[in-house]
Amino acid sequence: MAEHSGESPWLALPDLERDLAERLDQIHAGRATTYGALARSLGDPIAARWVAECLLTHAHTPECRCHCVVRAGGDLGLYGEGGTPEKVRRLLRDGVPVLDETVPPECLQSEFEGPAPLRELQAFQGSVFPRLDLARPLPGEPGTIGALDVAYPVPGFARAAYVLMDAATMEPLWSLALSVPVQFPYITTYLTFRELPAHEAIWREVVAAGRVPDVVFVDGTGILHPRRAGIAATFGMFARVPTVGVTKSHLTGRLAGPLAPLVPVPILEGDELLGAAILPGSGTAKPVYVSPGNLIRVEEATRLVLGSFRQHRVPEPIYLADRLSKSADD
DNA sequence: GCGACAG
DNA sequence: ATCTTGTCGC
Repeated sequence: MAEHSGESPWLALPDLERDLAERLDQIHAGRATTYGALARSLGDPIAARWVAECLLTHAHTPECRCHCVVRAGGDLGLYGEGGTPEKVRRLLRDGVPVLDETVPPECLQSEFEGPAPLRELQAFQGSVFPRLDLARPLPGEPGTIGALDVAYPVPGFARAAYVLMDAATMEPLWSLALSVPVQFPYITTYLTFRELPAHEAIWREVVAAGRVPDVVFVDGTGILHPRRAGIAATFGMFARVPTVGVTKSHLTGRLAGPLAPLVPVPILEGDELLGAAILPGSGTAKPVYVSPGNLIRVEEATRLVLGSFRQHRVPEPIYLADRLSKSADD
């Protein structure tokens, strides 16, 4: 298969691990810092968990100073090879006091120099919503619905799956799966940057094959996002196709009322209508969360999802795309 | 101790 | 998302 090296990608992604490594080198002698301080320095304290996970599992040299990063308040937190005892040994060796498995708060450094990539990504997210069209009705009742999902069956690779469905019968018409290298970690509210490259790669194939649907369901949020820039919104902006975001768990906003099977409950933030929660007809206590991505109205997005449930907890197109993304076949 | 933040 | 033993319900 020919590759797409000539195409310019939708997004340019920062190298978070490199920027984090540069911060580690700035920790002063005899001092330590916190996962949150490093995350804040990279542009968003919400990335503290990623900082912790990254430093726990990364391949590090003997000179690496990741042992100088602890929890807020001074609790040591986890450490890779050698565990907590090794973390204590290294801290003491570097002149950082450790009392009762705690670093005194006055020894914690909070200022760092360098780029704040997550702040730039937030700025990009802020530019998405003004470019969406959420007032336009669909040109007609959709004849086909497509669904996109991504799984990670092989470490280091994102496997995207696309399923094209007949909207009236919910029968699959065509499908495709492909893998691309992972370029960005999972950080909540930044999912787009992890998964959009795989969506982009498979979408180019979908377009080339003439299998573009009338509406795309995306496993992720649309405008149901703190900056109104979930992956369904961002994908819909770039692909210029109507998109609906569908998730299995709650990200933001509050439900306007109680849940009942197949009765959409509006999700609001202030007085802004962002989407709906829907309990499937068959059983389950957990709803799915729906929001428009681009080129569709909240009401229409909700209605389409409502009509696409079959025997599963999630809408049938999402179920099939999820299954294909995790399957072994190519 | 509780709440919690898509995948 | 992935990992992962036992457990529960149809």
